[in-house]
Amino acid sequence: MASVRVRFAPSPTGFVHIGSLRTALYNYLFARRNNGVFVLRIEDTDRTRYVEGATENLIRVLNWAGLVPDEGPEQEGPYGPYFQSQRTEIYHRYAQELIESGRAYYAFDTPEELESMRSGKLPQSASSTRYNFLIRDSMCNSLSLSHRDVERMLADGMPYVVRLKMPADRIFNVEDIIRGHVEFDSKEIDDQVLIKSDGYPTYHLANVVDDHLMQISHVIRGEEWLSSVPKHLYLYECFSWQAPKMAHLPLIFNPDGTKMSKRDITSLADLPEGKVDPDVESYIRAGFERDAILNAIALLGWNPGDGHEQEVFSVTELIESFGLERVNKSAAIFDLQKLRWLNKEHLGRMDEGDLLERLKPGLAIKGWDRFSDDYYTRVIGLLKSRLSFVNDFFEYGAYFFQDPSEYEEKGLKKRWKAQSANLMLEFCQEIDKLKSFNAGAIEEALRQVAERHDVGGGQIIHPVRLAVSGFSVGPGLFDLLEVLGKERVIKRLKKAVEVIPALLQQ
RNA sequence: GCCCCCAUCGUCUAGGGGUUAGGACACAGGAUUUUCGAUCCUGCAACAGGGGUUCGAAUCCCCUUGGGGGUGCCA
Repeated sequence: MASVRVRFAPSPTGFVHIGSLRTALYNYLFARRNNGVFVLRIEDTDRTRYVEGATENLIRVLNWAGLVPDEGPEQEGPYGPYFQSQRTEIYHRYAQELIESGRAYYAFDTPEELESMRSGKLPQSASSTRYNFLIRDSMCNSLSLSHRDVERMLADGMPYVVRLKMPADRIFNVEDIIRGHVEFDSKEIDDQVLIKSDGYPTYHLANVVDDHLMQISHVIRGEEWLSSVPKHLYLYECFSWQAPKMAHLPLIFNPDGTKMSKRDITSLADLPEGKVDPDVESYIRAGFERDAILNAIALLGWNPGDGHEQEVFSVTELIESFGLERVNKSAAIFDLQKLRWLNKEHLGRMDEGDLLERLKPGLAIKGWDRFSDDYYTRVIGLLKSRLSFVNDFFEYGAYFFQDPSEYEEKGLKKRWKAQSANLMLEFCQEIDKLKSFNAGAIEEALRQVAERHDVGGGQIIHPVRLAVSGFSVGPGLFDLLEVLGKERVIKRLKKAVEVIPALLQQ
């Protein structure tokens, strides 16, 4: 089997689109699954849209996602440079070859003339509104002009582009891995510009030349490229090169079915109804886990199928089960709810030590960094299944690091009864006597007090939770108390008995 | 306009001639007499429409409708 080499070939526009990340992910997964090579190539041939820092940003996001290329701007590779803007001589060489063999030609038409042609205003252009076989002879190019005129115009430095001379009577057959057989009639295809007047190539020329030179075996990219495949196929043919296999991925949409587009918002909550943010970094900033994001987008258009109903995947598991054959044809809507759920699942499954590492910066900021790793681990054990986001830890678990400063009002009203204070005090006395302050012993003590007063356990459990944590919800009480430790529990219970009745008076 | 792609619960999807059309998110209800945002259980909910082909179509074919992409000296 020929070796697998795939590429992710984004143009640096300033931010990484969620759809681009998925394309990168699928390329990466495919490469890893097939012991192949994952190449990153920067398609920066549009100088008019150059965005400062966009490439650095792109690479940073890819690295964050763990989709680290085997070859690319940051990795040595035998097929560089990996910036198309640094490969212009190469493209010119191949464009020249096409011109010499009569498959491409110089064109001198001005933007204004092209616009007139497209709008059908040019007198001689009634036959077509696109630059193709019907009209090329009446335009200003090396096909319609005399050889001498062309030489002179070139010598005079007249701006020109190089266009591909698309044959009029061909059917191009595409065998797409995802879509199957697709046919295109060359009559529908115009004479694509290959080299722009600024000397840079268009995507079409550059991607064919580079994919060939870089020995790309499979082109995995978005569906928006499907209709330009015949142009690419024709170029491969002109050069007598073998075209790589192709797989065109379905698009990803907003919840309302519209295209995802960048807008200026400061948080995901500010998104207009039915919209979602296309910028990957927004999700990173919002606190989503890398694995959850990757898991979510992997599932947009792909599934393990056939009896496999797994939803939560690590990247390793994705690599093991990924295959292009199971990629869907139809576009998918990006679902924030599912992302949230996946984030929670990933957090819940995370190793406690790993979670602690994620938490450490936040703990430091909060000033809660003077506890032992063992203590943190126990707290994480109690809390991790309840976290939707890492940062929920600091809210849900605050009382493990500092005394509660207030008590949840609704909980107080519901749970704190007239006899609560007395029960608390008696419970204090009981646990004070305990030699081993563990969940089992604590529960036994509490049940005893409840029995003595002929009340249900809940009559003590709920007020204690409130007193000790300030919250009406949380982990199982006895585990919680054990982790907190006798001293702090008693201190907080006593304080609550003093403070709460007054609060309830108000 | 023209070309191309797509079409199963609200969403992501399984299923590719015979299924009570399965799962997941979301939503709703219940359980857990230790709460809940945790956990478990249950429920709600779909084959876009019309023609064929066939003993039998969600599945195959055609048309319509709807959605999307392309039609650039953008990628």
